[in-house]
Amino acid sequence: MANRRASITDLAKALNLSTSTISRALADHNDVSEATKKRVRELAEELSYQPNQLAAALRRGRSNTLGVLVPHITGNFFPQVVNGIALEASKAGFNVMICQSNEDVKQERKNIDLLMNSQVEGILVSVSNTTQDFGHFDAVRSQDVPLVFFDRIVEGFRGNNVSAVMLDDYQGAYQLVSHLIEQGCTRIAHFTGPLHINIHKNRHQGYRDALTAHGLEIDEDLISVMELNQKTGTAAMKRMLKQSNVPDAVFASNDLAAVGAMQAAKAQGLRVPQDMAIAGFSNEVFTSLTEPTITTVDQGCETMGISAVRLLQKMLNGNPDRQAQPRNVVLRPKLLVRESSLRKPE
Amino acid sequence: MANRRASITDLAKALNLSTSTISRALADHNDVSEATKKRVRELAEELSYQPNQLAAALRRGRSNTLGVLVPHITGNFFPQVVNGIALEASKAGFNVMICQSNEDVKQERKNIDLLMNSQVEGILVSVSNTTQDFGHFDAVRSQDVPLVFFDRIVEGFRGNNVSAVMLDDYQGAYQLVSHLIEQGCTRIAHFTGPLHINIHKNRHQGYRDALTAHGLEIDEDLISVMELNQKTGTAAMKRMLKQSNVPDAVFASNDLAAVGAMQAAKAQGLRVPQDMAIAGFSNEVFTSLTEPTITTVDQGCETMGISAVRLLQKMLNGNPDRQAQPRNVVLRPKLLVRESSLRKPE
DNA sequence: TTGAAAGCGCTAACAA
DNA sequence: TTGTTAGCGCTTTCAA
Repeated sequence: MANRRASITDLAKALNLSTSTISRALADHNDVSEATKKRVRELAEELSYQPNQLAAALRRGRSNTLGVLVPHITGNFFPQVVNGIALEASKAGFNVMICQSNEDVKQERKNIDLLMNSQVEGILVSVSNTTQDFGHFDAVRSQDVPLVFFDRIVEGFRGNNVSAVMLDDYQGAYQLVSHLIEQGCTRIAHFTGPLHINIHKNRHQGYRDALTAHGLEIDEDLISVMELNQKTGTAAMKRMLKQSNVPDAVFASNDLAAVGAMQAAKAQGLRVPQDMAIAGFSNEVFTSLTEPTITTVDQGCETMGISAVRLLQKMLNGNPDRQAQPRNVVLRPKLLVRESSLRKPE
Repeated sequence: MANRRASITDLAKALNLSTSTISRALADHNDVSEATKKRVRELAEELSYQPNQLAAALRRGRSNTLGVLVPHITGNFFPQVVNGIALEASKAGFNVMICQSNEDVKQERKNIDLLMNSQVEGILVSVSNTTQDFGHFDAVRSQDVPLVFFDRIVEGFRGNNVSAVMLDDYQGAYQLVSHLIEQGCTRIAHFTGPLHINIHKNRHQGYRDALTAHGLEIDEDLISVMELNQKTGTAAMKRMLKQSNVPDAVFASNDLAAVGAMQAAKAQGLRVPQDMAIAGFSNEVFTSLTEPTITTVDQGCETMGISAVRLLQKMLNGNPDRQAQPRNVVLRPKLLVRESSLRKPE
């Protein structure tokens, strides 16, 4: 039973060779004879030898591992980004260690410690909502471990080895609202989340600027700030339908609120999109399952993960143009026009 | 800049103490004077000392890490299970290393190797669809690393240190179909995935047995085997509505197909649930966003993750009753009755 | 209460 | 082409 794992030393003893020869043979160095390599490989196979990465990493001073820290590993957005990260990291020969903060600063701090202790060669992080103090990132920065913030970035946190990748929420909203205007909507309501949150602030600004750019007035009565979910979306829609100035479209800053709004509109007998166009943001799975399907903005989650890793690679030791200031990347989201906003044939 | 990470040796030199004393002080051993501990801790803080887990793990022969291998880290199900795993593992003081196979045996094999090389103390795995050969798990078993299969298990793969946790799909389906019958449905169609896949086989059997138990005949014309998604659900529903024996309910083996079926029914002017009751399986997010909301079966994903870790712990060294045969756990799913099947007031 | 010394498994100079 | 030796950073006996 308890087959102790075979080590290089075991192989060396069995074959009457030194550990260095074994090590070199396994690494396929070219200063080992083919004959020896063959013997080593065969025995390794037979004993189902597994190299001990811990030892190798310790010796090399390189763990070959990247750390990822996200608020959640559930939901739609983060798993997809992490997927992108895992994909790109694996291409570059890195393993990935994934942690979640559960939107809790304490957890976040603990996880950063964990990642640092695990000697990761770089860290990709999307900060928790509740994070106000960023001291734990100082440790990362001061030890010169490359750090990439994605999606939820820490404004003003600069450093030699700090980059960021984010989404151009402003552009996404701008495009979306422009599309609604082109469809003939003139009284476009906006359901937004708390405006101190970046993504909502930016989407909101995109909304305002798109209206202005197309010569439409901004009607503050058509703007509603709330915690965005299905219930609040429904409630806000109901409220607006009682106003004197009823909207002919709703742009909700997330898809859940859009669904809620759509359901309320339909419940009042309005046709979507003819009487009321609806649009959301994020391209959640369910937006293509509702009736009608919901126009939204795709965030290219995977692309974000990929970009983040590439940014990180630029900062890693051994990169020739490492001197160059690490760049920040802003990704363009993609408008997805679906039934809920399409009044005119395309 | 490049603040080399402080090591115990550094602390020892700076304080004129031996590395062993430092190590003990940091570990809060009680054979170190409080005064010394204080000095050590303060300096450690000042130099923002981070213990090197690689070295500690190597020395101890314990990595304190569990490995998780899932087909995907996206979607609804697996992230939630992984969440449960992470939760419970963290409680027990374990870190978690997460890998995805992307439903590819090769990746799966590579990942198992990676986990073994990383000296994980146990592995939790849900096997890829395409896995036919299970040789890579032999390595795990023979090295006596505890192995827990969850959800997608390998039938007949037994071992001293192998357990499994799965869902009682049969029961879930049985309950669900019984519910439909209680609601007055008598011609219940079943949309199922390929029957060589376990979950579908079991759900299908639950369906059949529930009908029989309630004295209903099984009509093979009401059973449709397909790749389950929204499109195929729609198509199957349309087909059935043209049959002579039109169903009055549909139990789809996943939620996507249920949505598709519901949309087709509504498109034909049928009322859901009055004319056609609809039910799915898995409690995907969107099932509570459709109109009407969809009756489904919740799989208790998090619970599955938690159970898996507990099962693993039972097999770890140091467990007193480790001798006891590792158990397999079967979890009870939970019926969620929603609007799409509720004909009678509750 | 502290220190000396060994060694986890591996790699990489340097030597032969 | 192979071996010798040292050491990555840590923990842990054993001795003082």
